[in-house]
Amino acid sequence: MSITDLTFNIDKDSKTPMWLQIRNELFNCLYRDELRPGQLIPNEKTLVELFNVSIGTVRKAVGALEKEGFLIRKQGLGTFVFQHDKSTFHFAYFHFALNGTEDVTYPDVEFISFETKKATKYEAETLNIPSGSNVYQIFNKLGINKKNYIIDRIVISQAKFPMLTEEIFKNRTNTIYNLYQNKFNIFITNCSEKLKAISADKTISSLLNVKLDSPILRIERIGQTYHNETIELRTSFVHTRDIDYVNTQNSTFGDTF
Amino acid sequence: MSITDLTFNIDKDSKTPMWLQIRNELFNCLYRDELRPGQLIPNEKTLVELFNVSIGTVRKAVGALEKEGFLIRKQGLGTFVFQHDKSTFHFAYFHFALNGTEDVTYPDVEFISFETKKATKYEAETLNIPSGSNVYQIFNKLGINKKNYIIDRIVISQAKFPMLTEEIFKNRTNTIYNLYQNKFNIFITNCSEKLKAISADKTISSLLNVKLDSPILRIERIGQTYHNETIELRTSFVHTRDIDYVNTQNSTFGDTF
DNA sequence: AGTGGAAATTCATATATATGATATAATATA
DNA sequence: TATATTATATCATATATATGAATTTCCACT
Repeated sequence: MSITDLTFNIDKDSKTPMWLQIRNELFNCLYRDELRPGQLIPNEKTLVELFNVSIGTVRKAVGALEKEGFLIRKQGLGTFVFQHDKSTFHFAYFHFALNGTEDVTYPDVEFISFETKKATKYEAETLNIPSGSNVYQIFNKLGINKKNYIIDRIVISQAKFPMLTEEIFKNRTNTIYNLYQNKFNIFITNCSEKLKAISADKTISSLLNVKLDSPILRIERIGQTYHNETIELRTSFVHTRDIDYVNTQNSTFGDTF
Repeated sequence: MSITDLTFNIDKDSKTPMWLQIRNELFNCLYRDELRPGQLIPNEKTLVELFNVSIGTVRKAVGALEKEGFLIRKQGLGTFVFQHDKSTFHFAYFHFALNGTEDVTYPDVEFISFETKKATKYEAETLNIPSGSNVYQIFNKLGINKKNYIIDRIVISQAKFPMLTEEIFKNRTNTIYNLYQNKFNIFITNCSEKLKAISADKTISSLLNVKLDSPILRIERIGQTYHNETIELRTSFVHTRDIDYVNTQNSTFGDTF
Protein backbone atom coordinates (compact mmCIF):
# COMPACT_ATOMS: atom_id res chain seq x y z
CA MET A 1 0.00 0.00 0.00
CA SER A 2 1.58 3.19 -1.17
CA ILE A 3 0.75 6.55 0.28
CA THR A 4 -0.32 7.76 -3.15
CA ASP A 5 -3.11 5.19 -3.10
CA LEU A 6 -4.59 6.63 0.05
CA THR A 7 -7.25 9.30 0.07
CA PHE A 8 -7.11 12.17 2.48
CA ASN A 9 -9.88 14.48 3.50
CA ILE A 10 -8.86 17.97 4.41
CA ASP A 11 -11.66 20.01 5.91
CA LYS A 12 -11.42 23.52 4.53
CA ASP A 13 -13.86 24.84 7.11
CA SER A 14 -12.25 23.24 10.13
CA LYS A 15 -10.87 25.47 12.83
CA THR A 16 -7.54 23.66 12.55
CA PRO A 17 -5.62 25.09 9.59
CA MET A 18 -5.35 22.98 6.48
CA TRP A 19 -1.58 22.88 6.69
CA LEU A 20 -1.82 21.41 10.19
CA GLN A 21 -4.33 18.82 9.07
CA ILE A 22 -1.94 17.80 6.30
CA ARG A 23 0.97 17.76 8.72
CA ASN A 24 -1.04 15.47 10.98
CA GLU A 25 -2.06 13.17 8.13
CA LEU A 26 1.56 12.84 7.08
CA PHE A 27 2.60 12.28 10.67
CA ASN A 28 0.06 9.49 10.94
CA CYS A 29 1.53 7.95 7.81
CA LEU A 30 4.86 7.91 9.58
CA TYR A 31 3.29 6.49 12.69
CA ARG A 32 1.37 3.83 10.81
CA ASP A 33 4.49 2.98 8.86
CA GLU A 34 3.01 3.90 5.50
CA LEU A 35 6.08 6.06 5.16
CA ARG A 36 9.15 4.26 6.41
CA PRO A 37 12.51 5.57 7.66
CA GLY A 38 14.73 6.61 4.78
CA GLN A 39 11.91 6.52 2.28
CA LEU A 40 11.36 9.20 -0.34
CA ILE A 41 7.98 10.82 0.11
CA PRO A 42 5.90 12.00 -2.85
CA ASN A 43 7.04 15.25 -4.40
CA GLU A 44 5.26 18.50 -3.74
CA LYS A 45 3.22 18.37 -6.92
CA THR A 46 1.91 14.92 -6.03
CA LEU A 47 1.08 16.01 -2.52
CA VAL A 48 -0.82 18.96 -3.95
CA GLU A 49 -2.99 16.52 -5.90
CA LEU A 50 -3.27 14.11 -2.98
CA PHE A 51 -4.50 16.74 -0.56
CA ASN A 52 -6.10 19.00 -3.12
CA VAL A 53 -4.53 22.19 -1.81
CA SER A 54 -2.04 24.69 -3.12
CA ILE A 55 1.68 24.07 -3.07
CA GLY A 56 2.29 26.70 -0.38
CA THR A 57 0.06 24.82 2.01
CA VAL A 58 1.84 21.55 1.33
CA ARG A 59 5.19 23.21 1.86
CA LYS A 60 4.08 24.60 5.19
CA ALA A 61 2.99 21.14 6.35
CA VAL A 62 6.18 19.47 5.18
CA GLY A 63 8.20 22.34 6.63
CA ALA A 64 6.65 21.75 10.04
CA LEU A 65 7.58 18.07 9.98
CA GLU A 66 11.03 19.02 8.80
CA LYS A 67 11.49 21.39 11.73
CA GLU A 68 10.30 18.65 14.04
CA GLY A 69 12.92 16.44 12.49
CA PHE A 70 10.71 13.77 11.00
CA LEU A 71 11.42 14.70 7.42
CA ILE A 72 14.57 15.79 5.64
CA ARG A 73 14.30 17.95 2.55
CA LYS A 74 17.01 17.80 -0.08
CA GLN A 75 16.84 20.30 -2.91
CA GLY A 76 16.94 18.64 -6.28
CA LEU A 77 16.44 15.22 -4.73
CA GLY A 78 13.26 15.04 -2.77
CA THR A 79 12.03 14.79 0.79
CA PHE A 80 12.91 11.78 2.92
CA VAL A 81 11.78 10.24 6.17
CA PHE A 82 14.35 10.62 8.93
CA GLN A 83 16.20 7.49 9.88
CA HIS A 84 18.55 6.56 12.67
CA ASP A 85 22.04 6.26 11.45
CA LYS A 86 25.58 6.79 12.59
CA SER A 87 25.62 10.17 10.92
CA THR A 88 22.39 11.32 12.54
CA PHE A 89 23.20 9.80 15.89
CA HIS A 90 26.20 11.88 16.58
CA PHE A 91 24.82 14.86 18.41
CA ALA A 92 21.33 13.65 18.92
CA TYR A 93 21.65 11.51 22.01
CA PHE A 94 25.22 11.73 23.19
CA HIS A 95 25.91 14.67 25.41
CA PHE A 96 29.46 14.31 26.61
CA ALA A 97 32.49 16.44 25.98
CA LEU A 98 36.00 16.31 27.38
CA ASN A 99 36.74 18.87 30.07
CA GLY A 100 37.26 22.34 28.71
CA THR A 101 35.81 21.60 25.30
CA GLU A 102 32.38 21.76 23.76
CA ASP A 103 33.11 19.07 21.23
CA VAL A 104 30.87 16.10 21.52
CA THR A 105 32.82 13.30 19.91
CA TYR A 106 31.68 9.88 18.84
CA PRO A 107 32.15 7.41 21.68
CA ASP A 108 33.85 4.03 21.56
CA VAL A 109 31.31 1.37 22.44
CA GLU A 110 32.38 -1.90 24.03
CA PHE A 111 29.98 -4.74 24.67
CA ILE A 112 29.88 -6.18 28.17
CA SER A 113 26.91 -8.50 28.60
CA PHE A 114 23.50 -9.54 27.34
CA GLU A 115 21.00 -11.41 29.47
CA THR A 116 17.32 -12.17 29.87
CA LYS A 117 15.71 -11.48 33.22
CA LYS A 118 12.45 -10.62 34.92
CA ALA A 119 11.53 -6.95 34.93
CA THR A 120 11.64 -5.19 38.24
CA LYS A 121 8.53 -3.35 39.32
CA TYR A 122 9.99 -0.02 38.20
CA GLU A 123 11.11 -1.40 34.86
CA ALA A 124 7.74 -2.99 34.20
CA GLU A 125 5.93 0.22 35.05
CA THR A 126 8.20 2.35 32.96
CA LEU A 127 8.07 0.06 29.95
CA ASN A 128 4.36 -0.47 30.49
CA ILE A 129 4.61 -4.26 30.47
CA PRO A 130 3.18 -6.84 32.89
CA SER A 131 5.03 -6.97 36.15
CA GLY A 132 7.61 -9.73 36.11
CA SER A 133 7.63 -10.24 32.37
CA ASN A 134 10.86 -10.90 30.54
CA VAL A 135 13.24 -8.16 29.55
CA TYR A 136 16.63 -8.08 27.96
CA GLN A 137 19.29 -6.36 30.00
CA ILE A 138 22.35 -5.24 28.10
CA PHE A 139 25.49 -3.64 29.45
CA ASN A 140 27.85 -1.55 27.39
CA LYS A 141 30.96 0.39 28.19
CA LEU A 142 31.40 3.75 26.48
CA GLY A 143 34.51 5.81 26.24
CA ILE A 144 36.32 8.59 24.55
CA ASN A 145 39.92 8.31 23.34
CA LYS A 146 40.27 4.75 24.63
CA LYS A 147 39.30 5.72 28.16
CA ASN A 148 36.05 4.39 29.56
CA TYR A 149 33.82 6.78 31.36
CA ILE A 150 30.33 5.44 30.96
CA ILE A 151 28.47 2.25 31.75
CA ASP A 152 25.24 1.91 29.83
CA ARG A 153 22.53 -0.42 30.97
CA ILE A 154 19.74 -1.02 28.49
CA VAL A 155 16.45 -2.65 29.40
CA ILE A 156 13.92 -3.52 26.71
CA SER A 157 10.88 -5.74 26.61
CA GLN A 158 11.51 -9.21 25.19
CA ALA A 159 8.00 -9.21 23.75
CA LYS A 160 8.75 -6.17 21.63
CA PHE A 161 12.06 -7.56 20.34
CA PRO A 162 11.04 -11.19 19.80
CA MET A 163 14.03 -12.59 17.94
CA LEU A 164 16.75 -10.49 19.47
CA THR A 165 19.85 -12.40 20.50
CA GLU A 166 23.21 -11.45 21.88
CA GLU A 167 24.73 -12.24 18.49
CA ILE A 168 22.39 -9.94 16.63
CA PHE A 169 23.00 -7.19 19.11
CA LYS A 170 26.78 -7.56 19.07
CA ASN A 171 27.04 -7.94 15.30
CA ARG A 172 25.10 -4.81 14.46
CA THR A 173 27.05 -2.55 12.15
CA ASN A 174 25.28 0.65 13.07
CA THR A 175 23.75 2.35 16.10
CA ILE A 176 21.41 0.62 18.50
CA TYR A 177 18.50 2.78 17.41
CA ASN A 178 19.30 1.82 13.85
CA LEU A 179 19.03 -1.83 14.89
CA TYR A 180 15.64 -1.22 16.49
CA GLN A 181 14.53 0.59 13.36
CA ASN A 182 15.74 -1.83 10.71
CA LYS A 183 15.41 -5.22 12.37
CA PHE A 184 12.45 -4.67 14.65
CA ASN A 185 10.55 -1.89 12.99
CA ILE A 186 10.63 0.17 16.13
CA PHE A 187 11.45 3.81 15.69
CA ILE A 188 12.59 5.92 18.63
CA THR A 189 11.52 9.51 18.14
CA ASN A 190 12.01 11.17 21.48
CA CYS A 191 13.99 10.78 24.64
CA SER A 192 13.63 12.10 28.12
CA GLU A 193 16.51 12.07 30.54
CA LYS A 194 16.59 12.43 34.31
CA LEU A 195 19.93 13.04 35.97
CA LYS A 196 21.06 12.47 39.52
CA ALA A 197 24.36 12.39 41.35
CA ILE A 198 24.83 9.12 43.21
CA SER A 199 27.59 7.18 44.95
CA ALA A 200 29.32 4.38 43.11
CA ASP A 201 28.32 1.00 44.48
CA LYS A 202 30.52 -2.07 44.22
CA THR A 203 29.45 -3.04 40.71
CA ILE A 204 29.75 0.41 39.25
CA SER A 205 33.01 1.22 40.94
CA SER A 206 34.64 -1.90 39.58
CA LEU A 207 33.21 -1.43 36.08
CA LEU A 208 34.31 2.18 35.92
CA ASN A 209 37.51 1.52 37.82
CA VAL A 210 36.84 4.15 40.47
CA LYS A 211 36.80 4.04 44.24
CA LEU A 212 33.74 2.87 46.09
CA ASP A 213 31.40 5.79 46.85
CA SER A 214 32.90 8.00 44.16
CA PRO A 215 30.38 10.52 42.91
CA ILE A 216 28.74 9.25 39.74
CA LEU A 217 26.34 10.93 37.37
CA ARG A 218 23.40 8.66 36.76
CA ILE A 219 21.20 9.27 33.74
CA GLU A 220 17.88 7.53 33.32
CA ARG A 221 16.83 7.85 29.74
CA ILE A 222 13.46 6.82 28.41
CA GLY A 223 13.20 6.27 24.68
CA GLN A 224 9.78 6.52 23.10
CA THR A 225 8.09 6.14 19.73
CA TYR A 226 5.89 8.51 17.76
CA HIS A 227 3.01 8.27 20.14
CA ASN A 228 5.03 8.10 23.33
CA GLU A 229 5.08 4.36 23.78
CA THR A 230 8.07 3.70 25.99
CA ILE A 231 10.43 1.23 24.36
CA GLU A 232 13.73 1.49 26.08
CA LEU A 233 14.96 2.26 29.54
CA ARG A 234 18.61 3.16 29.51
CA THR A 235 20.61 3.95 32.60
CA SER A 236 24.02 5.51 32.21
CA PHE A 237 26.56 5.65 35.00
CA VAL A 238 29.12 8.30 34.25
CA HIS A 239 32.44 9.05 35.80
CA THR A 240 32.58 12.79 35.22
CA ARG A 241 36.10 13.60 36.33
CA ASP A 242 37.34 14.07 32.77
CA ILE A 243 34.12 14.66 30.87
CA ASP A 244 31.06 16.86 31.17
CA TYR A 245 27.44 16.29 30.37
CA VAL A 246 26.78 19.22 28.05
CA ASN A 247 23.39 20.81 27.56
CA THR A 248 23.23 23.78 25.24
CA GLN A 249 20.05 25.74 24.87
CA ASN A 250 20.32 28.30 22.24
CA SER A 251 18.00 31.23 22.29
CA THR A 252 15.70 32.25 24.97
CA PHE A 253 13.52 29.32 25.48
CA GLY A 254 13.03 26.03 26.90
CA ASP A 255 10.32 23.61 26.13
CA THR A 256 7.44 26.00 25.97
CA PHE A 257 6.49 29.52 26.77
CA MET B 1 16.35 56.66 16.58
CA SER B 2 13.45 54.52 15.50
CA ILE B 3 13.87 51.49 13.32
CA THR B 4 11.51 53.04 10.78
CA ASP B 5 14.01 55.84 10.23
CA LEU B 6 16.71 53.40 9.20
CA THR B 7 17.32 52.37 5.63
CA PHE B 8 18.05 48.80 4.74
CA ASN B 9 19.59 47.47 1.59
CA ILE B 10 18.50 44.05 0.56
CA ASP B 11 20.51 42.62 -2.31
CA LYS B 12 18.14 40.79 -4.63
CA ASP B 13 21.00 39.14 -6.47
CA SER B 14 22.88 37.97 -3.39
CA LYS B 15 23.34 34.25 -2.89
CA THR B 16 21.84 34.59 0.59
CA PRO B 17 18.06 34.67 0.29
CA MET B 18 16.32 37.96 0.84
CA TRP B 19 14.35 36.61 3.77
CA LEU B 20 17.61 35.68 5.50
CA GLN B 21 19.09 39.09 4.84
CA ILE B 22 16.02 40.65 6.40
CA ARG B 23 16.18 38.26 9.31
CA ASN B 24 19.80 39.26 9.87
CA GLU B 25 19.05 42.96 9.62
CA LEU B 26 16.30 42.59 12.20
CA PHE B 27 18.57 40.49 14.40
CA ASN B 28 21.18 43.23 14.24
CA CYS B 29 18.53 45.72 15.32
CA LEU B 30 17.94 43.55 18.35
CA TYR B 31 21.65 43.25 18.97
CA ARG B 32 22.26 46.95 18.56
CA ASP B 33 19.30 47.67 20.80
CA GLU B 34 17.35 49.52 18.14
CA LEU B 35 14.61 47.11 19.04
CA ARG B 36 14.39 46.61 22.77
CA PRO B 37 12.93 43.78 24.89
CA GLY B 38 9.18 43.98 25.04
CA GLN B 39 8.96 46.52 22.26
CA LEU B 40 6.42 46.31 19.47
CA ILE B 41 8.13 46.01 16.12
CA PRO B 42 6.72 47.64 12.99
CA ASN B 43 3.80 45.81 11.44
CA GLU B 44 4.19 43.67 8.37
CA LYS B 45 3.04 46.36 5.99
CA THR B 46 5.62 48.79 7.32
CA LEU B 47 8.35 46.18 7.10
CA VAL B 48 7.34 45.54 3.51
CA GLU B 49 7.96 49.22 2.75
CA LEU B 50 11.12 49.32 4.84
CA PHE B 51 12.72 46.40 3.07
CA ASN B 52 10.94 46.83 -0.23
CA VAL B 53 9.93 43.19 -0.56
CA SER B 54 6.67 41.30 -0.57
CA ILE B 55 4.81 40.44 2.60
CA GLY B 56 5.58 36.73 2.30
CA THR B 57 9.28 37.43 2.45
CA VAL B 58 8.88 39.60 5.52
CA ARG B 59 6.79 36.93 7.20
CA LYS B 60 9.43 34.31 6.52
CA ALA B 61 12.11 36.51 8.12
CA VAL B 62 9.98 37.32 11.15
CA GLY B 63 8.92 33.69 11.37
CA ALA B 64 12.56 32.63 11.58
CA LEU B 65 13.24 35.01 14.46
CA GLU B 66 10.06 33.85 16.12
CA LYS B 67 11.17 30.22 15.94
CA GLU B 68 14.51 31.23 17.36
CA GLY B 69 12.60 32.87 20.15
CA PHE B 70 13.68 36.45 19.67
CA LEU B 71 10.29 37.66 18.57
CA ILE B 72 6.79 36.85 19.73
CA ARG B 73 3.91 37.22 17.32
CA LYS B 74 0.46 37.96 18.65
CA GLN B 75 -2.41 37.87 16.23
CA GLY B 76 -4.43 41.03 16.29
CA LEU B 77 -1.83 42.80 18.37
CA GLY B 78 1.53 42.87 16.71
CA THR B 79 4.97 41.34 16.98
CA PHE B 80 7.07 41.95 20.07
CA VAL B 81 10.67 41.51 21.11
CA PHE B 82 11.09 38.71 23.63
CA GLN B 83 11.80 39.78 27.17
CA HIS B 84 12.82 37.97 30.29
CA ASP B 85 10.00 37.72 32.71
CA LYS B 86 8.64 35.46 35.40
CA SER B 87 6.23 33.98 32.90
CA THR B 88 8.91 33.25 30.32
CA PHE B 89 11.44 32.09 32.86
CA HIS B 90 9.53 29.14 34.07
CA PHE B 91 10.65 26.34 31.82
CA ALA B 92 13.43 28.12 30.06
CA TYR B 93 16.26 27.76 32.51
CA PHE B 94 15.02 25.65 35.37
CA HIS B 95 15.29 21.95 34.80
CA PHE B 96 14.28 20.29 38.02
CA ALA B 97 11.35 18.08 38.83
CA LEU B 98 10.41 16.14 41.93
CA ASN B 99 11.11 12.44 41.79
CA GLY B 100 8.64 10.53 39.71
CA THR B 101 7.18 13.59 38.05
CA GLU B 102 7.93 15.56 34.92
CA ASP B 103 6.55 18.78 36.32
CA VAL B 104 9.08 21.55 36.48
CA THR B 105 7.70 23.87 39.12
CA TYR B 106 8.72 27.38 39.97
CA PRO B 107 11.40 27.34 42.65
CA ASP B 108 11.48 29.29 45.90
CA VAL B 109 14.50 31.56 45.86
CA GLU B 110 16.21 32.63 49.08
CA PHE B 111 19.03 35.13 49.17
CA ILE B 112 22.19 34.13 51.00
CA SER B 113 25.00 36.56 50.29
CA PHE B 114 26.39 39.23 48.00
CA GLU B 115 30.04 40.16 47.88
CA THR B 116 32.70 41.73 45.72
CA LYS B 117 35.87 39.77 45.11
CA LYS B 118 38.72 39.26 42.67
CA ALA B 119 37.99 36.89 39.81
CA THR B 120 39.80 33.59 39.83
CA LYS B 121 41.76 32.68 36.74
CA TYR B 122 38.96 30.42 35.52
CA GLU B 123 36.30 33.04 36.18
CA ALA B 124 38.29 35.74 34.40
CA GLU B 125 38.87 33.51 31.39
CA THR B 126 35.27 32.44 31.19
CA LEU B 127 33.89 35.95 31.56
CA ASN B 128 36.61 37.28 29.28
CA ILE B 129 37.73 39.97 31.71
CA PRO B 130 41.22 40.87 32.90
CA SER B 131 42.65 38.39 35.36
CA GLY B 132 42.09 39.54 38.89
CA SER B 133 39.45 42.14 38.09
CA ASN B 134 36.47 42.62 40.35
CA VAL B 135 33.44 40.40 40.19
CA TYR B 136 30.28 40.13 42.19
CA GLN B 137 29.67 36.76 43.77
CA ILE B 138 26.14 36.05 44.82
CA PHE B 139 24.79 33.01 46.61
CA ASN B 140 21.18 31.92 46.50
CA LYS B 141 19.32 28.97 47.91
CA LEU B 142 16.66 27.39 45.72
CA GLY B 143 14.00 24.97 46.76
CA ILE B 144 10.74 23.34 45.94
CA ASN B 145 7.89 23.05 48.42
CA LYS B 146 9.86 24.77 51.18
CA LYS B 147 12.71 22.28 50.96
CA ASN B 148 16.07 23.51 49.76
CA TYR B 149 17.88 21.45 47.20
CA ILE B 150 20.04 23.85 45.28
CA ILE B 151 22.78 26.34 46.03
CA ASP B 152 23.33 28.83 43.24
CA ARG B 153 26.53 30.77 42.94
CA ILE B 154 26.48 33.63 40.46
CA VAL B 155 29.61 35.39 39.27
CA ILE B 156 29.36 38.49 37.08
CA SER B 157 31.78 41.21 36.11
CA GLN B 158 31.55 44.35 38.21
CA ALA B 159 32.50 46.42 35.16
CA LYS B 160 29.44 45.21 33.28
CA PHE B 161 27.07 45.86 36.18
CA PRO B 162 28.48 49.16 37.42
CA MET B 163 25.87 50.28 39.92
CA LEU B 164 24.72 46.91 41.15
CA THR B 165 24.37 46.64 44.92
CA GLU B 166 23.13 43.99 47.27
CA GLU B 167 20.02 46.06 47.85
CA ILE B 168 19.20 46.30 44.18
CA PHE B 169 19.74 42.60 43.75
CA LYS B 170 17.67 41.62 46.77
CA ASN B 171 14.85 44.03 46.04
CA ARG B 172 14.26 42.93 42.50
CA THR B 173 10.65 41.98 41.90
CA ASN B 174 11.27 39.72 38.95
CA THR B 175 13.82 37.22 37.73
CA ILE B 176 17.54 37.83 37.73
CA TYR B 177 17.67 37.90 33.95
CA ASN B 178 14.89 40.47 34.03
CA LEU B 179 17.07 42.58 36.32
CA TYR B 180 19.99 42.34 33.91
CA GLN B 181 17.69 43.27 31.08
CA ASN B 182 15.86 46.19 32.62
CA LYS B 183 18.42 47.79 34.91
CA PHE B 184 21.63 47.02 33.04
CA ASN B 185 20.54 46.66 29.47
CA ILE B 186 22.13 43.25 29.26
CA PHE B 187 20.09 40.58 27.56
CA ILE B 188 20.89 36.91 28.04
CA THR B 189 19.91 34.94 24.96
CA ASN B 190 21.54 31.58 25.34
CA CYS B 191 22.88 29.31 28.00
CA SER B 192 25.22 26.40 28.01
CA GLU B 193 25.39 23.98 30.89
CA LYS B 194 28.03 21.46 31.89
CA LEU B 195 27.15 18.89 34.49
CA LYS B 196 29.34 16.78 36.76
CA ALA B 197 28.83 14.64 39.81
CA ILE B 198 31.06 15.75 42.67
CA SER B 199 31.41 15.19 46.41
CA ALA B 200 30.01 17.73 48.82
CA ASP B 201 32.75 19.73 50.50
CA LYS B 202 32.35 21.35 53.88
CA THR B 203 30.68 24.51 52.60
CA ILE B 204 28.24 22.79 50.33
CA SER B 205 27.35 20.06 52.79
CA SER B 206 26.46 22.59 55.45
CA LEU B 207 24.53 24.81 53.05
CA LEU B 208 22.56 21.90 51.67
CA ASN B 209 22.33 20.16 55.02
CA VAL B 210 23.81 16.91 53.76
CA LYS B 211 26.67 14.75 54.94
CA LEU B 212 30.21 15.56 53.91
CA ASP B 213 31.12 13.79 50.65
CA SER B 214 27.52 13.26 49.65
CA PRO B 215 27.16 13.00 45.88
CA ILE B 216 26.19 16.39 44.47
CA LEU B 217 25.22 17.40 40.97
CA ARG B 218 27.25 20.42 39.94
CA ILE B 219 26.06 22.52 37.03
CA GLU B 220 28.22 25.16 35.46
CA ARG B 221 26.06 27.43 33.39
CA ILE B 222 27.35 30.13 31.11
CA GLY B 223 24.91 32.84 30.11
CA GLN B 224 25.62 34.75 26.93
CA THR B 225 24.22 37.63 24.90
CA TYR B 226 23.20 37.84 21.25
CA HIS B 227 26.71 37.56 19.93
CA ASN B 228 27.97 35.09 22.51
CA GLU B 229 29.54 37.52 24.91
CA THR B 230 29.69 35.66 28.20
CA ILE B 231 27.99 37.64 30.94
CA GLU B 232 27.28 35.29 33.76
CA LEU B 233 28.89 32.25 35.27
CA ARG B 234 26.46 30.36 37.44
CA THR B 235 27.34 27.26 39.39
CA SER B 236 24.56 25.19 40.90
CA PHE B 237 25.14 22.57 43.55
CA VAL B 238 22.21 20.22 43.66
CA HIS B 239 21.19 17.61 46.18
CA THR B 240 19.41 15.20 43.86
CA ARG B 241 17.94 12.76 46.34
CA ASP B 242 14.42 14.10 45.90
CA ILE B 243 14.66 15.90 42.57
CA ASP B 244 15.90 15.16 39.07
CA TYR B 245 17.56 17.29 36.48
CA VAL B 246 15.21 16.77 33.55
CA ASN B 247 16.24 17.06 29.94
CA THR B 248 13.62 16.32 27.34
CA GLN B 249 14.52 16.21 23.71
CA ASN B 250 11.56 15.82 21.56
CA SER B 251 11.96 14.49 18.11
CA THR B 252 14.91 12.95 16.55
CA PHE B 253 17.57 15.51 16.76
CA GLY B 254 20.07 17.24 18.73
CA ASP B 255 21.82 20.41 17.90
CA THR B 256 22.50 19.76 14.28
CA PHE B 257 22.39 17.07 11.70
C1' DA C 1 33.51 2.71 -22.93
C1' DG C 2 33.90 7.20 -21.33
C1' DT C 3 32.95 12.10 -21.29
C1' DG C 4 30.30 16.39 -21.56
C1' DG C 5 26.30 18.75 -21.79
C1' DA C 6 21.36 19.16 -22.14
C1' DA C 7 17.03 17.94 -20.10
C1' DA C 8 14.11 16.62 -16.42
C1' DT C 9 12.99 16.46 -11.58
C1' DT C 10 12.50 18.46 -7.25
C1' DC C 11 12.82 21.67 -3.71
C1' DA C 12 13.72 27.02 -2.73
C1' DT C 13 12.70 31.70 -3.19
C1' DA C 14 9.79 35.46 -4.24
C1' DT C 15 5.62 38.13 -5.62
C1' DA C 16 0.78 39.34 -5.56
C1' DT C 17 -3.50 38.87 -3.64
C1' DA C 18 -7.67 37.59 -0.99
C1' DT C 19 -9.95 36.23 3.11
C1' DG C 20 -10.17 34.99 8.04
C1' DA C 21 -9.18 35.47 13.11
C1' DT C 22 -8.07 38.16 17.07
C1' DA C 23 -7.43 42.08 19.93
C1' DT C 24 -8.12 46.87 20.69
C1' DA C 25 -10.29 51.29 19.99
C1' DA C 26 -14.14 54.05 18.88
C1' DT C 27 -18.86 54.76 18.77
C1' DA C 28 -23.65 54.31 19.60
C1' DT C 29 -27.19 53.10 22.67
C1' DA C 30 -29.79 52.34 26.89
C1' DT D 1 -22.14 55.93 33.08
C1' DA D 2 -22.15 51.35 31.52
C1' DT D 3 -22.74 48.19 27.94
C1' DA D 4 -23.14 46.51 23.41
C1' DT D 5 -21.88 47.18 18.71
C1' DT D 6 -18.96 48.48 15.02
C1' DA D 7 -14.70 49.67 12.98
C1' DT D 8 -9.82 49.21 12.62
C1' DA D 9 -5.32 47.23 12.97
C1' DT D 10 -2.58 43.26 12.85
C1' DC D 11 -1.19 38.75 12.18
C1' DA D 12 -2.76 33.93 10.02
C1' DT D 13 -4.10 31.15 6.33
C1' DA D 14 -4.55 30.03 1.62
C1' DT D 15 -4.15 30.34 -3.50
C1' DA D 16 -1.79 31.12 -7.84
C1' DT D 17 2.22 31.78 -10.22
C1' DA D 18 7.01 32.56 -11.84
C1' DT D 19 11.82 31.88 -11.55
C1' DG D 20 16.03 29.88 -9.54
C1' DA D 21 19.16 26.19 -7.66
C1' DA D 22 20.64 21.54 -6.90
C1' DT D 23 20.71 16.87 -8.29
C1' DT D 24 20.16 13.09 -11.26
C1' DT D 25 19.25 11.04 -15.76
C1' DC D 26 19.96 10.49 -20.38
C1' DC D 27 21.92 10.97 -24.75
C1' DA D 28 25.09 12.45 -28.24
C1' DC D 29 29.68 12.51 -29.31
C1' DT D 30 34.39 11.08 -29.30
